[in-house]
Order: sequence, then C-alpha cells, then structure tokens
Amino acid sequence: MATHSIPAPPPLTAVVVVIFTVVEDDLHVLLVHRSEAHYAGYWALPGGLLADGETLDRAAARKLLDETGVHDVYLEQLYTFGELSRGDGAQRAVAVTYFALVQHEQVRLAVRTSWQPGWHSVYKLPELAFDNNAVVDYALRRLRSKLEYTNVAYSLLPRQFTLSELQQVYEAILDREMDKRNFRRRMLSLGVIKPAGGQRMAGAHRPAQLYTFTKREPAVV
Amino acid sequence: MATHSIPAPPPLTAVVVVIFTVVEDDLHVLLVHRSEAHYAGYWALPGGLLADGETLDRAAARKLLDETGVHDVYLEQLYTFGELSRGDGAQRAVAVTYFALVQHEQVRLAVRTSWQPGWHSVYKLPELAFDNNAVVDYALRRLRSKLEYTNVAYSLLPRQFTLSELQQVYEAILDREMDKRNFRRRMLSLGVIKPAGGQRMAGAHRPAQLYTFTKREPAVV
DNA sequence: GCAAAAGTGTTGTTTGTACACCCATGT
DNA sequence: ACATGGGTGTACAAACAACACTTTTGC
Repeated sequence: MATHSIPAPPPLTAVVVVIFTVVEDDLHVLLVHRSEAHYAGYWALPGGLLADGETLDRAAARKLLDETGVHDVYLEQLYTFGELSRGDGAQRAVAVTYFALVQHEQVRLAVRTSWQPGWHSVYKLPELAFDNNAVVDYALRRLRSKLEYTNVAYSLLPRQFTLSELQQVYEAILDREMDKRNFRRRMLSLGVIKPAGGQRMAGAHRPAQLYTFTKREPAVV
Repeated sequence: MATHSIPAPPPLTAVVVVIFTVVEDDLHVLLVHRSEAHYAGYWALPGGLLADGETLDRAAARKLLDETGVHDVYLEQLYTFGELSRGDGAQRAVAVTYFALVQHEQVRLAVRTSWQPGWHSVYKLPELAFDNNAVVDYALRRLRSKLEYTNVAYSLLPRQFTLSELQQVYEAILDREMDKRNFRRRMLSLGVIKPAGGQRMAGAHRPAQLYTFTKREPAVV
C-alpha cells in the first residue's frame, strides 16, 4: 500500500498492438519474447512507451512499423487497461491497446535474437505476459464484430483476390465454415467488393475470377 | 518542438466521464463550467486525474459519484484521447473517457459555485472545452449502438416503469419516433423486460401495466 | 360524452439460411 | 477420364416495417 508521505510517480503511458494476419487459413497474432526481468521468458504483445510529442495513434503506427515494416494498414484503438499490476513491477503503467490487420506477405519481421518476433495461432496461444491473453481475446471479439459490418478485411488481402481467398479469411477469423453461395451473394450485394476483370489460373481446375475491394479504406457497409 | 536536452515529463493520465440521463423526452449530458486558466469560461465534461493506486474503472466511478452521488450504474470505457493539445497547456495529458447512464431523479448535483454542474441537452450543446464535443458525439454513437443489442436502458429507468416510458427513453436516445406495437413486441420477445404485475394510474386515461427489466446488469440480448 | 394515453393483429417485404449440381482446367 | 476447386439458383424461415381501431380512465 502506498504511504501518504511518498506519493507514487504518475503512471507511464504504454502502447500495445495486437497485430493480426491470416496465414494458411489460420488467424495469427504477432508475439515477442520477453527478456526483461518482469515476466522474463514469457511471450507478449509488442508494445512500448509513448514518446514525447507523439499522439497515441502515431505511437501505435510506429510500433507496428518497427515490428513489421508495414504502414497504412487498418489500425484501431481497442481499449485502455489500467490495472495496478501493469508496469515493470516498480513503476505503474497504463496500456492503450490497438489492433492492426496486415498481409503477412508484406511483413518483414525484425530478426533480433532477444525478441524473437513471430506469428502464433490465436487458437493455440500459450500463457502470455501481463493480461495479454485477455487483450487478444478482446481484440478478437472486436475484429469479429467489425468483420460483420465493415470492409476491414481489405487490410488482410492483396489488391486482387478470389472469392475463395476472401472466404478463407472470414472463416479463419470467425472460426466457422460458411456457405460459398451465400457468402458470394452477400459480399457482392453489400458492395464491398467488385469484379477486377482478370482471372487466376492456379492448378488443375477452373480459373477463378479476381475481385477487388470497392474501397481500400475503412467503411461501414 | 521538444529539444533533445530537456525531455518533456511523461503525460498525466486523466479520466473523463460522459454522464447521460433522459429528462422529459430529451437526452441530457452533465457539464461543468471551467474556471481554470485553460479554456476558462467554457463548459466541459467532468474529469480529473487518476489517483495513486486507483484503477481506471475506479477513477471513473469516483468521478461519477463525486458529481452525481450515484454509484452502481452502467459505466463503460469509451476511448482514449492522446492529442498533444490536451492538458493544461504546459503539461500534456492522456484522457481516458467513459460514459455512464443515470436516472436523473437519483442525481444530487454538487452545488459548487465555481463548477456549476448541470444538465444540457445533447442536441443543443455549446462549444465545449478541448475536443469534448467530439467525445460526446462518440459516446452518443456508442450508446445508440448498445441500445440496439443490449439492455443498457435499465440504468436510465427506475425498477418499475411503463412501456411508454421505456419507449420515450429509446426515442430520446435514438432521436426518432418508433411504432408502439413493434416496440412492445420487440422488447418482450427479446426478453429484456417482463410484466411487474402492477398498474400505474396517472391521469384521465387507461392505466398502464408496469414492467421491470429481467436483469438490472449489463447483458447482450 | 369527450379527451387522453394504453393496448392490441395482420400483412407484405426483406434478410438469412439450407442445400446439390455443373463447369473449366491440368494431368 | 478423372480429380480439383470455381461457379450458380431456389425454397423456406425469421425478422422487420407499416399500419388503425378499441379500451379504460378522469373530468
């Protein structure tokens, strides 16, 4: 318990980013390995302190760029955690969390021995540092909900894609199978995608039509 | 611009609460009058600094109790604002915003000459301090969306109420008129309310049946 | 008996879900 | 010719929206 005579310093402001990507029909999140004293040896979400003269959104974008090399992707503030247990043990911290959606083909993970950044399936996560498991759960709930009424999936796919690829992204995130015909009808009637004109020949089967998102920026549909 | 030699102190953590209530078919928000140097004379949302050893949720509940005397009402974190312009002009602040839903009959506003706390219609707000107009807009959007798929309205009504009273709350928040029959059917079939048994005799017309919320705690319906 | 708010049903439209077969290609 | 994934239509169910008259009371 704090005493009256020695007021605690004000909490630090940290920014934490849940970076999602879809790799081979499975939803993954980027984790780094902690070597600091507190929670050493645990996997954790990437994060860091807010810098001088930096807005929260810019700090989140900077962390994302540092870890993955990507920018201009979907990035949204999630929730701010202010549990007393947060921080390095001595100094308390308030953590403003964000989530981001990236194409894993565009990501170049830093190869720093100490951090070991890497993708982990959200459905098979280990016990993470702090309350990071809860943060991922929260991010996943938000992502699932946004997927239903926005075009956020644009940030997980290249400019052109097939309907099957789009459906695989939805299925990976929602963790359930969907009907091909209903999915196609819904995507087209909501106007989130439109035919791109080309085809993709891939393997011993009928070529697939290519589609693009009508907007590659956040939009409610 | 900050120099290299004199690092700015870390931002302070403030908590701001958008307190909504419905008064006579109109949605109101609680504002206080600023007398501090920065934005002196403007109306603003109630808020204050996070205290030592206090979680964000507790700080928000404390502010709510200080301003209104109520507790155990619906209170949800909204968004965290980290614009550089926030703060008292010298010291930067990060503002974690919350919104609360109260019955105005239960509120006892502090009568402090300097603050002049009072209810203002959200549809006729003046220009507020900082970006507080944007905060109220954001809170209103969130409230409207929650109203559609949760039972949050419980926090705006007494234990027993008539269907017309409930409908007036919905109409004040959504700012549109609704059909009596469809509204009644929906509320009952979703199971958010149930008949309380009694009636209310009020004026020269048929008495109204009383209802209660099946749960007076947050629930998704 | 009249004014005022409470209460009540039906119909059409839209949205969502379930479901099975043919098509174009490479080998 | 066959294996592979791409592409298409229909029928039922559920949810939602529009709409008007009768009931109970106080005065």
